[in-house]
Amino acid sequence: MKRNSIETVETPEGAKAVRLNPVEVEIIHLFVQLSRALGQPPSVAEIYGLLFISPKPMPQDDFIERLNLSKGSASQGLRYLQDLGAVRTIYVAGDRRVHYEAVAELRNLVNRFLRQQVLTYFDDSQDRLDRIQAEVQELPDGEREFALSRVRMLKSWSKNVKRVLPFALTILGGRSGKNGK
Amino acid sequence: MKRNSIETVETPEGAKAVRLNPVEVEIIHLFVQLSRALGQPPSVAEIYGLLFISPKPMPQDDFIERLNLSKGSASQGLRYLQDLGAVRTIYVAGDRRVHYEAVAELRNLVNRFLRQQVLTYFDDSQDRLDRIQAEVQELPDGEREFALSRVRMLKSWSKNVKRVLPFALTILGGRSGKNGK
DNA sequence: GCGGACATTCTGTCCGAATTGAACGCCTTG
DNA sequence: CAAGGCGTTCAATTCGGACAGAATGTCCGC
Repeated sequence: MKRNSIETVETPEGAKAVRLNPVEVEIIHLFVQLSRALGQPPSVAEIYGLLFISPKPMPQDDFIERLNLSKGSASQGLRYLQDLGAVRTIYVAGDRRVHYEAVAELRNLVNRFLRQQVLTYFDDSQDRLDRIQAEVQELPDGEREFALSRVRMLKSWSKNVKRVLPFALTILGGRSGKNGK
Repeated sequence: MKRNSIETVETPEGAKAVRLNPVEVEIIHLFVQLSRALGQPPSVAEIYGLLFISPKPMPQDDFIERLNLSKGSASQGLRYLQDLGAVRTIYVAGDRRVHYEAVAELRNLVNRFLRQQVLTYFDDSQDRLDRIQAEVQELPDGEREFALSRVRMLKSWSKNVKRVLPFALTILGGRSGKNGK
């Protein structure tokens, strides 16, 4: 079955009416758009958005019901967010279901996100660049020199990025604690 | 027709052999992976990668031939890179074809990229957040307070990001010129 | 240790982004 | 001004990732 839009719910006869109020809808839109800009899946953004604007922790059922998600998406979306540290679990007395709440600290979030998406890449690339540099030696005379200069340039880029990111994060976080890792 | 892998070329009988040397292949891989991390189309990364490692400017034909791209992809990929300022055109005497070369300045590249992908989003979100804040007033008493605090938080995030990005870029660029805008 | 609630994993489906290739336009040259 | 190279645009197709939903697993009470 195709997912409904977030906005409201078709009321075939039973009149289930709205599941999200206007503010929730808008906030979720906001996160979904951000997810596009960052290349993340929309369903994850929806989940985080809803959590972010909800004063109380929420079990999977609620996401499924209110966002009209499948069990599978809810489960894997929450796992993703949890791995990212964007969400934490709360145990509610007398309820076996796991409840989730949003972790709303910009600094840590951005930190983890960059680490996972960008730094991973630059880490890998260091090794790869070394290997490439070796291969460059095999090139004929004319090409070798230029190629070498390019590889050096890439190495320096990579180093710069790794140098700047943590620094930017410090500023971003403002007066919050030390730093991760 | 399905695109061939970058590596080598099937030599059905005519034996056209390799179009890219090992170093080129590796460098292109590097850029393709980066494009994944940043959510950009691979073909664009291939084009930029090849240009980056090539000592001489190159006409569209060469991309099409060596990367085994379609005319369409080459054309729109180059346009995209040009809009981004990642590529510049060179006019070669006695050749009607436009030649391209890579612009290899990290600072400007990152700058333009962030501006286009991220800052656009945060600009829009400012207005949107104002509108949301208005809507929050409509909420019943219990929810209003929390929602308001969240909206304020988002506004502050948004402001922080816009504050930090240009700063980070300055550092990234090292001792290069003033700053874009 | 059985039954049911709650959750995760997995496979097929589907949608949208990316790419192709044909059709078109322009510019150059003979 | 005809012919052909060069490049862009656009509709149709392809392909990969996101999602649904069934199957599977786990935990708890009884």
